[in-house]
Amino acid sequence: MNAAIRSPQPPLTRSVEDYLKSVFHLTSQGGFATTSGIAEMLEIAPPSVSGMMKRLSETGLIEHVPYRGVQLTPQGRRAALQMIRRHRILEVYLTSKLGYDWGDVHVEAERLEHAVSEKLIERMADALGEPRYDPHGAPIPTAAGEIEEAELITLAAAPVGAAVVLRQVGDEDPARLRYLAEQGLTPGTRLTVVERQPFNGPTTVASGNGTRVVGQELAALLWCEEVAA
Amino acid sequence: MNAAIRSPQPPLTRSVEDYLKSVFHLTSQGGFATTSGIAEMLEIAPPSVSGMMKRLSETGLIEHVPYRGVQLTPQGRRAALQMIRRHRILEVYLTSKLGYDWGDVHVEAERLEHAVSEKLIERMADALGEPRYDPHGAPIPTAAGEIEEAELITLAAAPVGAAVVLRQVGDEDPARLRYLAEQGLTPGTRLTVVERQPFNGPTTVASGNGTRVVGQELAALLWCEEVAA
DNA sequence: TTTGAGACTTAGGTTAGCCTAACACCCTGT
DNA sequence: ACAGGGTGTTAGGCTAACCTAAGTCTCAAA
Repeated sequence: MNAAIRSPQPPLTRSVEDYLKSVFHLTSQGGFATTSGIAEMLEIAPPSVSGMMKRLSETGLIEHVPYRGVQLTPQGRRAALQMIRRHRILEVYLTSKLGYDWGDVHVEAERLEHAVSEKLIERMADALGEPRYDPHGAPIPTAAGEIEEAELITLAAAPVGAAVVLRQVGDEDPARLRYLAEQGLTPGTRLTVVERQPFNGPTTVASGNGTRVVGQELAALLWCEEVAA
Repeated sequence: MNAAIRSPQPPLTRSVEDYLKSVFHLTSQGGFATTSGIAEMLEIAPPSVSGMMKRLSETGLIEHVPYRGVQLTPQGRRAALQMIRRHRILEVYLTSKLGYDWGDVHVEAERLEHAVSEKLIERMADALGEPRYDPHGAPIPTAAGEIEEAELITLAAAPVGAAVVLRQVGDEDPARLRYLAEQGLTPGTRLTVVERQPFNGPTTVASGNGTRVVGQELAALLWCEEVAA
C-alpha cells in the first residue's frame, strides 16, 4: 500500500535524475552520500536536499538513514546508471560527430540527458559503434546497467619511476580540459613518472614527445593505470 | 519601469516556449489566437492559458486583448521562430543522420528543442548543409529569424485537372505519415488531379507510378503548389 | 432589444522544487 | 562527561504551472 507499489513507473523529473546521479557519484567509493555533499554538487541549499531525500526514499529510489546519509537502492542505481549512460554517449556523439571540443561536451550533455529518449541514445551508440568510454575516459554503462570498475591511481599518487597509461580525466572544467589537451595529456597517453617534488609538489612525466611538469592539483585529476615498463 | 525592461533576457521556460509556438501556429493565417485554441493545442485547461497570457503580456512577448485573443510581439515572434527552427533542424537531423522515420521525429524533437543549445543546432544545420525544409516539407526559419511563406493549396481544394507538386504534409500523426509514405505521397511528388467525388468525397490523383484515391480528410492535409501541366 | 450559449477570466487550490531561519543531533576535544 | 561547532532536519514561504468551480463577457438569434 505504499507509493512505490501503487505507481509502477512514474517518469522521473529532471531534478530527481540529477539527485540520483549525485548520489551515485558520491557513493562510488562506497559509504554514504551526505546531505551537504549532494547540496554542494547540485548547487542547492542543504534543506532542499533533506526534503528530496525524504521523497526519494518514500518512492524507493534511495535508502535514507537520518543524520547519516543516503545510498541508492537497486532501483535507484539502475536509474542513475541509465542517466550516466545517456550523458556519456552524448559526450562521445558530440565530439565524434559534431566536432565538439572535449571541454564543451559536459554542459551540453547535462541538459540533453534529460530530454533524449532511450531510442535516440541507442541509435547514437549504434552509430558510434557502441563506445565503451567517454571523451574523458570514463566508462560507459551498458544498456543493461553494467559498468566497468577499474583500479586506477592518480598521477599525483603514482610512484616515481613507474610507467603508466593515462586512462581518465576526472574534471569537467572546459579551460582545464583544453589545457590538458594542449599538453597532450589525454586518455590513452603512455607516461613515465620521472620525479616528484616534495610537499605536494609537481610531478614530472615523460611521454613520447618530451617531458612535462604537472602541478599537484592537476595531477590529482589524472587517473592512471600502472603498466609494465 | 516594467518587467520587460528590468530583466534583459530571462531564459524562457519550457512552458513559455510551448505557448509561444502555439500562438505562432494559430496566428500564421493572421488574426488572433484564442484561449481555447491554445488550450486545445497544448492539452491544458483554458484557465491555465488565461493565466499564462497575462504573464506573457506583462513580459512583452505577446499582446493580449482580453476576451479577444493574443498575438505575438516582435520579440515573441523571434522566440517562436527560434523554437521552430530548432524543432525542424532536429527533425531533419534525426531522419538524415540517425535513421528516424518521418513519423517518429516530431515527438522526439518536441522534447529536444527545449534542451539543445544554439551552438548545437547550428552544428547540426551545418552538418546537414543548411537545410531549408523539414522532413514534412515545412520551411525552416533562418538563424536570423526569417521564414519562407509559400502560397499553397490543399489537395482537397486543388481543381480537377490541375498539375501540382506536393510540398508539405500538415500532420504529425506517425501512423498517418507512415501510410502516406507507403502511398508515395511525400513532399516533392508531382501529381495530377484526375477527379473528385462530390460532397467532400475523395480525390483521385495520378503520379509517375499509377493513380491513388485520397480521402477528403487526408487530402486536406496535403499542401500543394500548382504548376504548369 | 433582449437573452442565453459559449468563450473567457477570476478565484482558490495543488504539487514540485527551491529558499531562509530556527531547531535538533552527533561527535570530538577537553 | 559534556560543551560546542558543524551537519542535518523541520518549519514556514515563495514561484511556476497546472487544476476545478464560479463568475463575466460577447454576440448572434429570437
